[in-house]
Amino acid sequence: MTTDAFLADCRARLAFDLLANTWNAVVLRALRDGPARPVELRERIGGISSKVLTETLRRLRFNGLVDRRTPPDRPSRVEYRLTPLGRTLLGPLDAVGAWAFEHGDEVMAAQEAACPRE
Amino acid sequence: MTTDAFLADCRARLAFDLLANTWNAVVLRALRDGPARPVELRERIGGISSKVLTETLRRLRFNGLVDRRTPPDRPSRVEYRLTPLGRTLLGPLDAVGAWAFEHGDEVMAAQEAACPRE
DNA sequence: CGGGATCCAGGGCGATACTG
DNA sequence: CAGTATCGCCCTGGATCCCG
Repeated sequence: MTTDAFLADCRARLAFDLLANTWNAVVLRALRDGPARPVELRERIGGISSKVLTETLRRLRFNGLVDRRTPPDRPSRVEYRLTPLGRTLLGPLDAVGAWAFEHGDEVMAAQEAACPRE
Repeated sequence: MTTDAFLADCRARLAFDLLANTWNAVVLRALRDGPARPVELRERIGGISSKVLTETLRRLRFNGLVDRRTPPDRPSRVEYRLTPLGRTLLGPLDAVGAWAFEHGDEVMAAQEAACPRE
């Protein structure tokens, strides 16, 4: 493996920076089942404000992971969808999600052990 | 798959939050080859200050991913190493890194297309 | 409904300097 | 060498208001 993983200027950092925003991964996964309008995304996700969702989608678009479309006949309607590139990121994201599903309680246990409940 | 991936309060968020810090993933991968002292880590990583490295290691310890040891005979010497739990995260991290290695140029191309060089 | 404009709070990151 | 203490910047996240 020639990934040279941990160097600060390594290309792997590019992806880690992508995941360095709270909502990026969440929104990406919320788009996995197909295009969605912002209001749908907010329903699916829960707990994300309109403004933050917009910002997140903007970032994802900027990185070529998400595409924004408005039907020609319904200019007021807006849809976001994963680009082919964005779809390729779902695999690694699933790997991370699966890890959390499997080891999440261990992390939480470590946290509680670190700060004992008074 | 019952991951319920994108919900805001899903367990997957736990891992995404772990990766939501700039240096967490980098430091974890820097520890993959075995225990290391802070000065070694800084050499391996490059571009990280002593303070930020300390903070990052503190976070990783708090989440049970990293262990800190000082040899009984050399109290001044400090070593950090991955815990078994932390080691299990290397796999998903590699998946992300491999993705960057494969698609990094596409992301960069999208970025440049978004903000045309003057 | 989409999303821009503000204002604000919190925290990560960085540089520097200082203590064992 | 390890770690802490400051100080400051800037960005994200969050709430609110407003416009097309």
